[in-house]
Amino acid sequence: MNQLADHAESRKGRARRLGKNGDGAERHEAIYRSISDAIIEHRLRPGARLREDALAEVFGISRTGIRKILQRLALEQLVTLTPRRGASVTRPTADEAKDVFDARQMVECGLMPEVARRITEADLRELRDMACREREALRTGEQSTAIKLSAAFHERLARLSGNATLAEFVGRLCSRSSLILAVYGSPGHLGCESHDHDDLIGYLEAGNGERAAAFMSRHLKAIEASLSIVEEVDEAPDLHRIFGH
Amino acid sequence: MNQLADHAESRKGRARRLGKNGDGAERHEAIYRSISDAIIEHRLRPGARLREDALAEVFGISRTGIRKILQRLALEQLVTLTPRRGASVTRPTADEAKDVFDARQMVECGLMPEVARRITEADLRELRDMACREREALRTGEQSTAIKLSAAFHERLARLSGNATLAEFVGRLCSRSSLILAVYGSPGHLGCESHDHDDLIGYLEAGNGERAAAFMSRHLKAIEASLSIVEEVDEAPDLHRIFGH
DNA sequence: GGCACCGGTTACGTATACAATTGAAGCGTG
DNA sequence: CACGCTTCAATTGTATACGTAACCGGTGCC
Repeated sequence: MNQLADHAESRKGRARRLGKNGDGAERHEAIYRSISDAIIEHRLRPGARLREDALAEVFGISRTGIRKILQRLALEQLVTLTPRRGASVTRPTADEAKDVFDARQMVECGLMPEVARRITEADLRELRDMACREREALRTGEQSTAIKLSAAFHERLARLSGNATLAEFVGRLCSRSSLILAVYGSPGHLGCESHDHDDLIGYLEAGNGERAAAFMSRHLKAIEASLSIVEEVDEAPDLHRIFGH
Repeated sequence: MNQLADHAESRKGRARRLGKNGDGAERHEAIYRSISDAIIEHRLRPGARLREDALAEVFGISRTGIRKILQRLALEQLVTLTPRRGASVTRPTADEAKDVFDARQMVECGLMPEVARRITEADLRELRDMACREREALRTGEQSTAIKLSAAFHERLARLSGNATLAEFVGRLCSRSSLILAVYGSPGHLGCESHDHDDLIGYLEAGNGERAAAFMSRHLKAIEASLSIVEEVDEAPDLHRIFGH
């Protein structure tokens, strides 16, 4: 529950009198990113409760602002808002996991031809840089960083298609994928193989959208296949199944 | 601005003491639907301002609840939240319109094969009923109803794929499409041709997913082509361009 | 006569206070 | 000894109050 403690940085001092420096909106955005990152990087595990009071104190704003942020996270399905129980990090079901990966399959693969058509030298450089940093993070064992970079890579790729709506959608799917990995992923193995992204960049550089799409399809299938989807039965749910009824 | 008046129904009486009958959450949902419907049905036109006080009074809840709802609408891009200026119905740009229809092209067409595979007799009956009601609304000149039914038809179709994530995405795209039609649509002609949906149902009934997808593609292209996308220049933006700067 | 400055007013942003509901522990009873 | 009831604490839901920034008049000056 104190996994957010690293963000306290004694902000309570300035919290008392806020609003004179017009950083209101940016501050909210920063807090949103903090929580979002913490979830995506698995520093907040699925099921973790997010009490409004605690968050409000940690970030030095009142519950009003926190509620706004939690609501936004809920709409992106990163947190679950149970009516009188508060917020907690979403624990995706097996069905949701399948839906998310099916959706990624359709959208990300469908986007590759357009991306291959529009990609520039500068884009390629940036992608290579991201892939490189991701490999580095993997090598040095910085799991959190690697996870975030991987999601960022996929989103960046989608954004190169020029379609902001679909890019944003892919971004959300990637965030949710990170949650899915947290629940169903085998420990140690975290989704994207280290060299996969580099290979993908190669196809895009060659302008071969079809090959890129096919590779992306295999890539996503591989991630999904690496999941061990075993819906753990929580609280004696078999009573109904066991006794006829 | 009083386009919401039909929903007042003198609720102020019970507003004073709320919370004893536990309709809090459902009430919020109802208000959300009211506003959402009003936008989708073009009873609230793009650009219309949505003042928090006014909405709060009309629906008999405090601004707190209204803000929550407006925020949700903003995340679905039905309303635009300008920092110190309040909320207004989103006026989609030409670029957004293109993005939305490209996204629909990819997702809705891509979903057709799976829908054709899973569709049941009951589903077909329901779809036919919806298409019928839509035709009827068109015939009797009830534009608002027709628009909403058309969007509902497309979303329902997507939901038959079994992928909740993609279905929800399609739903949002349809809502935004409705906004786009409000801005760029030619008056009188409102998107889907009256018999198109019936034809589509025919292909699905035959289990021909490929044909259905091809037809959906033409259908969406036809809608997009019917738009008159002329980005009106709003506030003297050409001064810089006109005088060599 | 037009432009710029400037108060008043309106409406949003934030915090805080209160009400209501849920969860769990404690107690009593069958 | 176990089950159910009651009470209490914790936490969210809602409303309201206050501060502050943005619009819109008027007024004075150039």
